[in-house]
Amino acid sequence: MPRPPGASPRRIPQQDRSRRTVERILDAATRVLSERGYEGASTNRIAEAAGISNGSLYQYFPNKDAIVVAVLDRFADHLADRLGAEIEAAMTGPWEAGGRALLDAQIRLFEEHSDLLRLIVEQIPRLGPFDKLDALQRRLIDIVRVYLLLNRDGFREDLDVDTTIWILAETVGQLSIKYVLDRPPIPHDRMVAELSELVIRYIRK
Amino acid sequence: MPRPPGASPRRIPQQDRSRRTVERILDAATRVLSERGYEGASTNRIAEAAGISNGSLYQYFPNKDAIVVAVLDRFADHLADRLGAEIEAAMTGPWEAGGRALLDAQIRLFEEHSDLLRLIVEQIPRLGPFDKLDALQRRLIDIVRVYLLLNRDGFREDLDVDTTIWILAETVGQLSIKYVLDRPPIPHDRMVAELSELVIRYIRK
DNA sequence: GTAAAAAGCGAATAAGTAGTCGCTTACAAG
DNA sequence: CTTGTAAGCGACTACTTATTCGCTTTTTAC
Repeated sequence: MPRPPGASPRRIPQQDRSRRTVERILDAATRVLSERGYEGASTNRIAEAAGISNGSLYQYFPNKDAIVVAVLDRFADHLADRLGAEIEAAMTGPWEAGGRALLDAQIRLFEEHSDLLRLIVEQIPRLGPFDKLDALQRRLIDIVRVYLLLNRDGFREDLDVDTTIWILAETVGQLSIKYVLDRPPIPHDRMVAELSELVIRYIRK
Repeated sequence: MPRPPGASPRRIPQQDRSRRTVERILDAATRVLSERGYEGASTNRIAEAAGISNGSLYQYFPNKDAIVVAVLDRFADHLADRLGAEIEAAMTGPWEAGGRALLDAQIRLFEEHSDLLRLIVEQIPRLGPFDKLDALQRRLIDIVRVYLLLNRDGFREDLDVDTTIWILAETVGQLSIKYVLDRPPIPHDRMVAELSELVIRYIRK
């Protein structure tokens, strides 16, 4: 009895009590999803973890997927906030240092939230495109694109911008994720250094 | 009512008829898993697709996961066969060409079986380590390791072999997978060329 | 042909699932 | 205090799932 993905919204919380309930639902859902994955996170289990009745879930969320999406949205906002600050900082100094700092910050963030990261990596395909995370990635990519276009003559001549961007973005993204989820015996700082080396060597003349 | 993962084996097929039944189960399971993913592939659906009764599934497989594992094992064997031939060929010529040919073959193989690849990427975590694929990856990695150790003086001095191996393996592996699953607008040959460039630049002086 | 073994069947079981609904409790305004 | 509304409850529904088991059919060996 699943419902259509974009199902009708429910009641909007108006009192303080209910706003706290929604918070508790999201906290509990985050916890249960992190610990037991999508399938293991039944609505009953989420309700129990939140200390409320299963029926109360459905007053604010039309279905299970809406809860998951809300959890991930909140997580994406958190990432955007934290990386946003880093982006500001990175724009002021020399680009190599800025890029490295950004990379460092991203991996550190991923390390802090590896359980949710795993959830996203595994469950994104079934939830469709994840707007907020995509937007964040586009934001980062656009910075790189501008930089590439402005400094084109410092780089390889045969460099097609879109292809290069894709390779760069996925190299950094995928390797960061793999690093955090698989925990190979490479220290954090070393990983940042190697990843920087990898991408810098790829684009320079 | 799931069962412990390493559940007791069932009857071993002895007649031709039953051996064909097992084949049909695996074929059907491959099809259903590719089309509907792990969750969508119920045992009843697999049985129906195989044209047999659900009860008959359980004569050769102790539970659903055993079927999935058997499908993936068979797939890993297929990959190992095909890549094995390429590895032989790659060992005879110059290494750059060999490496590129291997990469080309791997991406082509992935493209042929992108549905199963997606299944593996998404479901491997819940099925535990995937011995046969891991073995194949180790085989490829060992070749690279030997090459790296033999030609150490042709490469960066600060290169730690294990770290480099990890970066190389995951770069090639993850980007190939992402390329096949996301289908960015980059032609196959271009992708092979860029990926080669990326890794060659990373290790050379 | 006959009997034993192998293979196959499918209704039934037991446990879960997402989601609902009539009811009760808590709150806020007059 | 009363009354309308927001919030919360939890047993219940409709359904799906993996797995079982007593039975029938097919094959093999003699």
